[in-house]
Amino acid sequence: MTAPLRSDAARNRDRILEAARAAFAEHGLEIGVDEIAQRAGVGVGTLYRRFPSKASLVHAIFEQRVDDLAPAIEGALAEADPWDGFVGLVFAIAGQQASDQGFGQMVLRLGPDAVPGDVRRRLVGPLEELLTRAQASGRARRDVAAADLPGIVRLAVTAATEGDPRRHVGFLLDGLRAR
Amino acid sequence: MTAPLRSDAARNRDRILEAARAAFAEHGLEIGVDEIAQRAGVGVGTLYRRFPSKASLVHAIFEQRVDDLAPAIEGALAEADPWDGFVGLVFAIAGQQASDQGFGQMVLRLGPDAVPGDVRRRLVGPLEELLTRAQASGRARRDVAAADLPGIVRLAVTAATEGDPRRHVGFLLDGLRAR
Amino acid sequence: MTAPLRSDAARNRDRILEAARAAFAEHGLEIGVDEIAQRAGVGVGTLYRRFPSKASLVHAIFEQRVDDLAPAIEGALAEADPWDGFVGLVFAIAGQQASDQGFGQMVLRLGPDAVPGDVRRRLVGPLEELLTRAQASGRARRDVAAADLPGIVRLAVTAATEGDPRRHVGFLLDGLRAR
Amino acid sequence: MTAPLRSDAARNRDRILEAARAAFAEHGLEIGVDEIAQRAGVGVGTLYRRFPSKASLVHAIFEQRVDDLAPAIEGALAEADPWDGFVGLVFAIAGQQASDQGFGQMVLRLGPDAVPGDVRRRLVGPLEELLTRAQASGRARRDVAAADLPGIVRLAVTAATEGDPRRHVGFLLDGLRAR
DNA sequence: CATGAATGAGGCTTCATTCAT
DNA sequence: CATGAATGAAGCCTCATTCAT
Repeated sequence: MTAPLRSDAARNRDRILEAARAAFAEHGLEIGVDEIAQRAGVGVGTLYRRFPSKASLVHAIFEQRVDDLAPAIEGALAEADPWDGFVGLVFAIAGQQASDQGFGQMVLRLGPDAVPGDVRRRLVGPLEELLTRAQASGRARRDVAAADLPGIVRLAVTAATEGDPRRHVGFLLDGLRAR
Repeated sequence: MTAPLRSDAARNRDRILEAARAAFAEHGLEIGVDEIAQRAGVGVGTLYRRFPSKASLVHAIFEQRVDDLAPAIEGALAEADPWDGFVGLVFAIAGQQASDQGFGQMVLRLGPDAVPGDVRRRLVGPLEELLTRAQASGRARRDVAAADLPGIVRLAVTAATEGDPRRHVGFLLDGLRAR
Repeated sequence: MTAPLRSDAARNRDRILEAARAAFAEHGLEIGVDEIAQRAGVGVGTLYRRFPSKASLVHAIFEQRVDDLAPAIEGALAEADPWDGFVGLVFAIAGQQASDQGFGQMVLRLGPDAVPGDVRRRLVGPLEELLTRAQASGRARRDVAAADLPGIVRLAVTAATEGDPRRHVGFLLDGLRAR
Repeated sequence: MTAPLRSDAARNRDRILEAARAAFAEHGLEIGVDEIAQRAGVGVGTLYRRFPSKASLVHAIFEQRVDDLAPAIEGALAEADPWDGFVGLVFAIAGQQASDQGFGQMVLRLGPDAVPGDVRRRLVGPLEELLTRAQASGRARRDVAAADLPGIVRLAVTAATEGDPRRHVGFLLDGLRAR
């Protein structure tokens, strides 16, 4: 009636994303689409107009979560010591899980290949760079390959599920450190 | 107390367990009870006579899988070097997952406390002993506690999801090794 | 609070109620939810959207039936002689059962306390008033208490099951009349 | 191995009846056949050998319950005043319900005609005789017919469901008394 | 374009009854 | 003849997705 359509649509999209983020964080991916729509103050139809399936919504949230990591990524890349950067970034990724039930499920469910290449690159790319540099600097094991990184991310996220999230992630990272 | 099952009943019970094992392995825990019954060549009712709920069936399969580990457990305890035993056992546990989608889900789902104490003890108990001995022998880190073991098991199982199951488990174990 | 239903929704709701009323009337409360939905020309999901459980559907029908009695209630209260009003109302209540198997089951099942207070009051309240007045006017026994009314209603409904519904209800009412 | 077959069978039959009586009394007719068999210390198969359906078992229990009333029936018939006998017998019948959830359900479910004529006669016959005599003696209403008796029994049993079982039965009986 | 109503397959579980041991 | 295992239809309910308003 009053507002331009585009902005309306954008606002709805944001509200849905925000609601989904919160809902997934609280209840994990099992939460129903209806509840998300309701939290967003929007009909399911609207939700499905923006996201053609629940899976696509999950992907979107995942992207968003990865975006949230942008500062951590930049910080890590800027770190003087690449290994410190690597460690910091892995901890940051694991940290997401601590406050977000859904994130871990996504990482796990979105198996080795299910993640859209784009997102993967944004997250794994920097890790790869840091790893390579840390290997060059002698602090990271030489036999860890770029191909291992997605798996390591999944592990880190799982590790963050435990009582003290940092503890088990630490064990894993110690296993990647050069001796 | 548990009267021995009639031969036909026992056979069906085995077929159900076998079908469930296979079904969970292939499709994970989401697979429907009806499908399991069908694979077993049995009516749902029969399944429910032996296992009063889907959850109980899952538990039974889990126990079975743990039983399958018995030789590995014994072997590990018998190992001359406790650390080698520890490593071997963790690899064995992780190995289950490589061939069984459901196993990992169980381990993950049956959170820190949901596992029936009995089963937990059978699995975690030996690990605990090996760890303690390996710490005494100087090959395992001193700051890894018994309380970390369930989490480490979960990690190992998750790690086994990757392309080369042994690879990431190895990273983790390296992180637990004394320097 | 309860926003008015969309026209199509309202139509379906009515069809469900109508189908449920008929189904309960014919087959009693044992009839399945699926059959009701089918009779209503509606998917089960739709039914469950309006009535979150079978019990809630039963309650709704019950309320409806009580609503159907509204004219009889008013008529009874308006009667010059309160005893005549009382008798008329009890007959009217019993009359429901004559044409509706489910109604009696509801009254019976919804034991002394299971009926939502609201509905109970709408039905028993007027009876109570009439009884009190009829006792004052000397036509009703003094030793019948308000607390007896739910039981009397249940009796009347049961009585209406017989070949001639009015006949046995009449016997009961005669037992409540002052001598 | 040791005992003659016939007596074995008879003993089983009795145990089943006893178990069913108790089970129906405690839990009503909804209780499962399996539980009854178990309580009887007998397999379901055996139960079904003696009673070809759950309904037939219910009928048998019903007969038994009617048999239990034999003393009350005789006593009532022997009563000096036929009306007192009638009243006493109706109270006795209602009394069954007070201590037996299943009895009422049977009486109600075994509608006007579902009861095997034999049993009906044993219960209703005496009531009929007493009623006739009480009408002759002037204490019972003349317009109550023999055909009303099954319904009256059903009513009495329902009435016995209330808090004070005798109270509502009394109201009904008062309605049958001559003025 | 938003809404939320409608769909219906599929999920888990129960229980009277039949049948192999 | 007893046993209890097997059957499977039927019951209630959920939820991702589509479609009329």
